[in-house]
Amino acid sequence: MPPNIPETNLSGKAPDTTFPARGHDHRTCIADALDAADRVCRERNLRFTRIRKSVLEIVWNRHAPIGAYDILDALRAERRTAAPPTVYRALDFLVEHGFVHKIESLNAFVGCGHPDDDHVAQFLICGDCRQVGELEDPEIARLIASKAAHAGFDVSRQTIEIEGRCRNCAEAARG
Amino acid sequence: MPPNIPETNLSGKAPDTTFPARGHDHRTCIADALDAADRVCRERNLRFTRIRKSVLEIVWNRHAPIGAYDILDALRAERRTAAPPTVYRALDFLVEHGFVHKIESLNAFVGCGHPDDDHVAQFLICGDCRQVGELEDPEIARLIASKAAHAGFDVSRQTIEIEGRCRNCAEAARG
DNA sequence: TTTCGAAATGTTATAATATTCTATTATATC
DNA sequence: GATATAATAGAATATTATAACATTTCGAAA
Repeated sequence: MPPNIPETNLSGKAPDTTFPARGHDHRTCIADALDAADRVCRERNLRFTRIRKSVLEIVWNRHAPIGAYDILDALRAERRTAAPPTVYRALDFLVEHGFVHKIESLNAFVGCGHPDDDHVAQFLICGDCRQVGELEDPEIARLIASKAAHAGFDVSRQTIEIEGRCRNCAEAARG
Repeated sequence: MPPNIPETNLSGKAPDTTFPARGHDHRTCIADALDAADRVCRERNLRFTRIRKSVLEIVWNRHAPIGAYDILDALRAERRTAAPPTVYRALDFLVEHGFVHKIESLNAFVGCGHPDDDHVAQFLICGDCRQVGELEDPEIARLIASKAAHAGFDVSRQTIEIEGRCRNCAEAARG
């Protein structure tokens, strides 16, 4: 079941792109993500096949972490014979090339809005609305790399997942 | 299969407790961990039952991330009827009270050396020796909390897992 | 344009991780 | 000792992920 996305932005604060803005045009953001993936694949000579495109679309359509087997269910609407490997292979591709991130603490997947720039992401996972924001803060990545280096550790990948409550939900809770 | 722990410390550098020192006395560190858990449980009026103690001992005995079903296999040596819920219930207890951490990116568990102090841990996961070091750096935790707050996000839990290569393995690789 | 090799997909089965549910037993307190 | 609570037993099942091998598709080289 997709999360309930509120229709209007009542906060009056500066726009915050970490979480999808309230009332953002969801169809547009899906289309943008698919276009971006299509463009990046052309640039890098990657094959953006029908299955991969469908899986990416399903992930974006949920607009929150989605499990592989929920993706499978959705995929079967258009490809009746799809099986777990169908989905996992597509996800392998999408994750490898940065179109999708895996949220390890949820065993689930979310679309990435900036597949073109090479970034280290930090994920904000709201326990209320189950949506995920992407922080992408280089200071955090640098501090971690530096602290790790001080312990003699050479970093190849960072998994940063932060659970809590997003602004929208905090405001909703206060009434 | 437990990782191979080198016998001697050849580095000549200041001792680094992030990863277990080469040649550290493994039996002592298991005993220390069990003693610490026992003490903390007394202090907090928690029941450190036979199963919980056995599971904690198995986790420490591996001295690297161990999966729930590997724990189950080991546990069955002394408790033939143990089943998955036996292990998961013990792990729930041990994780809840900080005696064990779950490494989300590995779906595996490691012992915590400092169950008494309330800390936010960062894990250094060596891809070569598969051992895990615990960083426990408050600066990292603070920076993340502060950046999250700036995005209107209220943090309740941080999962920080850093993959790479530990000093010991880097030195071994250089020959 | 044919052919060939690599990449992608199909298909079946199974491995690995984790939870639900109901019943029973142990423990601490009164 | 009665009793409420926490812990454990046990069976079944849910969820997540991969292995292994066959077939098809695609693009580049001949």
